[in-house]
Amino acid sequence: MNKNRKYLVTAALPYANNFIHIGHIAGAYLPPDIFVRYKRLIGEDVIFISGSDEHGTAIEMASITEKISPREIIDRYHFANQKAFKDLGINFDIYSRTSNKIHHETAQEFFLNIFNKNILIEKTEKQLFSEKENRFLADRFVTGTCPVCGYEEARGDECPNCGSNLSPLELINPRSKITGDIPLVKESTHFYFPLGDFQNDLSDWLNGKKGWKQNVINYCKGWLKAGLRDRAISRDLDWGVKIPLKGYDGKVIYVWFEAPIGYISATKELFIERNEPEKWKDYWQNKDTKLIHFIGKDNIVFHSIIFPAMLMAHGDYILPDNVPANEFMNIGGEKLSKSKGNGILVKDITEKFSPDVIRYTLSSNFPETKDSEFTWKDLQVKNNSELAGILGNFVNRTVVFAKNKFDNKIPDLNKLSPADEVIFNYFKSQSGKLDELYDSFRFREALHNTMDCARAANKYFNDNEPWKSVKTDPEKCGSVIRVCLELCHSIAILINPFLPFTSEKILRILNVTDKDLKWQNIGKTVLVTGNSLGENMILFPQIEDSEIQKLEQQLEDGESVKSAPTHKALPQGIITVEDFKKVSLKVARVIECVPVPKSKKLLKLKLKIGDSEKQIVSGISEYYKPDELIGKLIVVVNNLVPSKLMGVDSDGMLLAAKLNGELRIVTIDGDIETGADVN
RNA sequence: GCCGGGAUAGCUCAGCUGGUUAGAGCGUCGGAAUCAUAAUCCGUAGGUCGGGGGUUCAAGUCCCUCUCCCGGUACCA
Repeated sequence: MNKNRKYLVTAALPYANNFIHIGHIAGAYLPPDIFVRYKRLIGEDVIFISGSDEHGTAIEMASITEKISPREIIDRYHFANQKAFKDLGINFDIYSRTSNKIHHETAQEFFLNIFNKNILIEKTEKQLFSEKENRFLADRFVTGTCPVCGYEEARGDECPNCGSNLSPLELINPRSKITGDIPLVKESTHFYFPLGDFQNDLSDWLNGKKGWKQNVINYCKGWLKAGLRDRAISRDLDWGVKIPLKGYDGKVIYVWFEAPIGYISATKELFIERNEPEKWKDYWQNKDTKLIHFIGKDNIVFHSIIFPAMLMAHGDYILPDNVPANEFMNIGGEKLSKSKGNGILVKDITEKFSPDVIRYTLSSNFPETKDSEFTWKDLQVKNNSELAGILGNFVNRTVVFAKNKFDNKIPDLNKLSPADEVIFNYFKSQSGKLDELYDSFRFREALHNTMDCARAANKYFNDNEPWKSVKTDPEKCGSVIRVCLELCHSIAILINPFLPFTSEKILRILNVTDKDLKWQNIGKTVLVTGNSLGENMILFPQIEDSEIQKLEQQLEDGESVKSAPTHKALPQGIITVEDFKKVSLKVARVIECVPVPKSKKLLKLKLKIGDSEKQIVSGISEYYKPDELIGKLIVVVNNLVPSKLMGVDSDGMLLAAKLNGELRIVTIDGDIETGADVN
């Protein structure tokens, strides 16, 4: 192993406008923590960097809507998330933040470096300018009428109704979202990063990469194939890193460009704290350092295309050695997305379960090759039958035995029996296998192999039956228990990357320090005959069904769309009566019907349903004239979530049959009161 | 609609460049043991690898097609 090699490990910078949830942890934070802990056990030089990403329109917007300063927003999430990581034992060397001065300086230096090399392109474009605020308005700060659908609250970047991509200049009657005043059109200059210029270099660089995960490679190839385009790297915004040039007041560096530089700033900050202000260069400017970015798949393009291109442009820094991106972890079949608000937040789960139980459950099901699923039931099963049953039980039965039969002291071990040799050798060979697994980022399999050691230890205990030999051959019994105690110590090393808290507890139970907590000591004897053991404790208390049921219930209540497989093993596409009953079908009479202006297919219908009236929009004007429909009795889905089509409210859907370009509306045979249920 | 990614034992997941009887953990069932948190150990059963077609001496693994699910995109009966 190359002794000079250093590792610079980063975890994605979480955006400071939300709380971290367990999907993030499984994707981008726990894997690097495990990796780093392993590397330290084998004695490698590693630093582990992350921090909050604290700039950008979303945060400035949030500060405006909540009527507090951006600083208050980012403080709230930065400190909460910092604590969340700590509670889970995710130990960054530094968890910095991009609002720090050193980051602003570093990002500006980076910008100037490539600006001075004439790499950046300047483009002047027309943009909306607010006189009242004396600044240009970023896309999201403009609101107005959508030119496509007529919706009056369209945003500058897109219309939330019809989904059209817009530019603020296209809006009819644009207004500032902040002050409401009417902006002027002025010319504004922006910088662009010519990504396309790096296409070939990136391509060559990526092609030379060995051992990258297939999903990452595929994703990059897709981008390269589509061709890389210039990307704006400045924005008209207050909240961010200022463009360090004269004449660019009110402009900041676009957050996508500035945020990843945060990895560099954070490294600088770390070594300033350590009183070695130049040492960061040993990592960022040292060809022997391996830079590894742990991220979720949504971040692949930034870490394997854009940031490397930036680093190439700058020239003084190393490029990533690997970008082991994970997929997503879902919950109950739903994506753990912060925008949907249905994730399990770290701050909530750590109140209920110990960090190692959470770490174990997530690790055993990391989304390494595809999206994976988290369930509370799974957490319970993992705790009760694996952690408690296999690992906790082995430590406990060994220590209790020593306590009861050997006065809580470590018995002697004279000569290793063949069985002792076998178990120690097994541990050693497992540790070798684990080396490969860790280095190829296969943590799930690594955990499995780690647990195999605990299984083997239990088997050793069973096979050697110390409860029998204690009566017939106390010396032999003592050596068996001694071996088991040594195995406990080895297990403390083996599980350390995954279960650091438990690892430490085992050391305390064995009454030893962490001086022998080294990878090379796996399968070796390190304890001292005659020393007393510490106080025993139950490592993993059982988790009761009732506790899990409560959490499952909460999840279901909190999220109505959760797919609850009450009837399992139904053939695909088959639904239950309950499923069907969710749909409320009603008879309705068409009382008004007009085309939606500018639309090709849409008709707006006013319906009478019992005593109420409602409006729906239907894409049937190619088949029916408005007049044909008035007075007809039709069937509508009455409990559909309301939506807007081209800016027109639609609160339901009519039923129609369609085949090969023919479309016929479902009508009622004879007369019946509107509002009647259809089933 | 289009572009990606999926669909493998009851559950959660492995299966790299195609190669002997398709794997693991947990769960099930049976047995052994009783030191231990009713925790362990051994053994058993379980899959026509989403459906259909094709290439090949040989396909879960390659090609075509269909169905369903998940992302991204799109004026959605």
